[in-house]
Amino acid sequence: MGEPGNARDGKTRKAARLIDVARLANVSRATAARALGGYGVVTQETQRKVAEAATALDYRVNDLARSMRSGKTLTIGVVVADISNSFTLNSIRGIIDASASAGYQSLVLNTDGDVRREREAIRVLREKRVDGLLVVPASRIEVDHLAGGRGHGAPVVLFDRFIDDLPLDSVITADFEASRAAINLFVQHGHRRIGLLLGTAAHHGHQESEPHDTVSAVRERARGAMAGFADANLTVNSAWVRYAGSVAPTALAAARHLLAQSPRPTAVLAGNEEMLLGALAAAEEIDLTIGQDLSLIGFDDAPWLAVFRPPLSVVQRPTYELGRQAVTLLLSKVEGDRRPNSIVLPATLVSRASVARIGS
Amino acid sequence: MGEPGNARDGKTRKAARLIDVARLANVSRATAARALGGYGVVTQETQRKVAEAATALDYRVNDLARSMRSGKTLTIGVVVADISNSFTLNSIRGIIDASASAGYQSLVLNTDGDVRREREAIRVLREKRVDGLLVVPASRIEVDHLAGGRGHGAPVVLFDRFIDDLPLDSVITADFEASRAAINLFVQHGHRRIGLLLGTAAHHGHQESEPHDTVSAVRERARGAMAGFADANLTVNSAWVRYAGSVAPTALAAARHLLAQSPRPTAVLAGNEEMLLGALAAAEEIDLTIGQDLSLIGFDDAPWLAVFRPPLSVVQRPTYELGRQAVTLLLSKVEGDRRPNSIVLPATLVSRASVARIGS
DNA sequence: CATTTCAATGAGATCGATCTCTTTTTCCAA
DNA sequence: TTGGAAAAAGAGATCGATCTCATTGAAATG
Repeated sequence: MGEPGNARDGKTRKAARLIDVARLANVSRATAARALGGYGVVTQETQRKVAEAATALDYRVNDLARSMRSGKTLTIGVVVADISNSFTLNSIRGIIDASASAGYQSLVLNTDGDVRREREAIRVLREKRVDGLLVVPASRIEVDHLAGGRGHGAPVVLFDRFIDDLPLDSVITADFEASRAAINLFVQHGHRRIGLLLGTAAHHGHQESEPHDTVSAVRERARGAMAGFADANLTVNSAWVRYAGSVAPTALAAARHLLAQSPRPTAVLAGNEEMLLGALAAAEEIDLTIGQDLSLIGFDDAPWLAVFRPPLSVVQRPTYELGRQAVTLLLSKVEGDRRPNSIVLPATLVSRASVARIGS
Repeated sequence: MGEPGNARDGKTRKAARLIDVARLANVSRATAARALGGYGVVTQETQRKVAEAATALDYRVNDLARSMRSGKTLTIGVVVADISNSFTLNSIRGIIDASASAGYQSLVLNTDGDVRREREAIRVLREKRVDGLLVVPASRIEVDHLAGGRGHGAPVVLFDRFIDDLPLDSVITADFEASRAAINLFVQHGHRRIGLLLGTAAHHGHQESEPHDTVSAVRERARGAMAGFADANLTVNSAWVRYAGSVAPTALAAARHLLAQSPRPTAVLAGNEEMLLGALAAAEEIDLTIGQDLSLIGFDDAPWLAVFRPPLSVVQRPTYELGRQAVTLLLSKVEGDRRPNSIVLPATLVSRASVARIGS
């Protein structure tokens, strides 16, 4: 007597379980499960009784128990490097919409580009027994945690980045081509001193040489730019190339450094939203007018670009669609497809007023 | 024989369970659990054996089973109305950091301000047996799903919005005061024709009267503005007040409408990031110069505001801190604290060049 | 040496839903 | 009225970790 927690009175007691519903409806657990789950055969009458009992008790299935029994969680894990930027946000919308319409939940975790947090995130998601993983890997070196390990077979699909020598499918955009096209545009407008502002992981510093552990997306953009330079027979001035951690102060510092060179580049390709903001801030500081003293191209459209003047040229990537396709691919893996299959979507260069024609 | 899935060979078989570790280490499940869980008493020797076995088998605990047994998931659910805006993003960072350091995971779901999606999100999270819920409610009318219902006692804390007559704790900012201060600033600069652009749920339309189901944050901002008008003995011109769904096209349409009035307001308070972008776009269309022809104040700082010219005045809210405090409050509820406790953090009006002084 | 006292470990129950395999019931035909 | 098939429902096992409550064994004490 006095034992707390028994479900006698209707007040704030323990949550009703299937067995409580079954008792109230005067049937067995199995029958109650059939009635609620909509499988097997049940009388209309039984169906009604069970449904009534469930309503009366405010029964909600315990997803933990169900997943444990079924071995499926109907959940995918999404591990992104930077949840703040427009690219990721739109991709996530695509991911969530696509997985929801396939009956899957998405759990999104953010790593800020930190491999340790990524490893931790993947561990947690695996412990939660997600059915599949979509990962924007923070490193191309430390990748051991991506391979599932014995029996932890939840398939992994890489998002926006690929890793050489690792047999994982990926869904990416054509960064090389996009970057090359951006450089070509600069060249067509007469630019010959072109700077590169490339955002890398969120370390706090910037440098001129490619960091040893540079993710594919950035590397491809760098290589695409180099190809663009080669197209125009330009030699690369390494003082005009800057790799910087993707946080506002670092981006700003790198941009300042770039614009303090002499001679100063007349055009800058910014590798992501942070770098673009850094370039704009640095240019403002030394009174350079965008689209006049300095030409700019960024990566990825963002809402604020609609009101920024002058309008900025950007590489537009199919973010939402990228997310959708990644989910489709991942779920095919979840359902057992073993064929390797990577997807590359094209990017579009949108030319706006931020690229000026300069004297011949 | 030939049965698939038995864990004999070391290849890609089933994931190791506790019992597999126990067998390999020649101990019972109970002992293995003690050794791995770090509770109870175990010999150094046993500890070593078990640890070795676990490593050898690449054992990972099954969180589903653990949570089921323990009744705790060490997870909180976060249901936000719009994951895209800077306010939410920063808040989420605060929420994630605070909950992580308390040993909790955060599951973030987005509703886009749609009550149906909110209801669904909360249902899913409750089925996943989260220990607590942080919700930015989309409606102040449809709130039945917020109350846990019999035994589904995961506590709920409201975030950024409160609901009258519902005994739920909330963590909000002083929107009334902030809004009033914004109007006061306009008035001090000589403005007497002041427009209001208030963002509501994501329906597609805009109107001059307050929608019946307006969330507290918006309502408080409206009332704060009214108080500001009263402070200056201004009567409200309802043609200068616009409630609009928080999606780009609607925001733009509402802003256009507002600026098409005759006489046209000389100053506009934009209730969120979308409305601010809408106002900027509409002003641009009819060649109004911000900080000259039109004064503007927005809500919440965003990264792009650092490079936008002229610098825009905004109400700055302590987003990250708001998230942290919400988690602290929620976790105290999770651990059984029953005392009602709501938190209001102050907002700061940051005055920048977008507010012009106009002739007396 | 017998007995007490811990330290260390093991056996088995438990969490809640589902699923396989009976068992019971129903209904129709011979 | 009885056999038999089909329909409906029930019993019990299962998923994997944890926790309570024995039980074992060894050291310590008289």
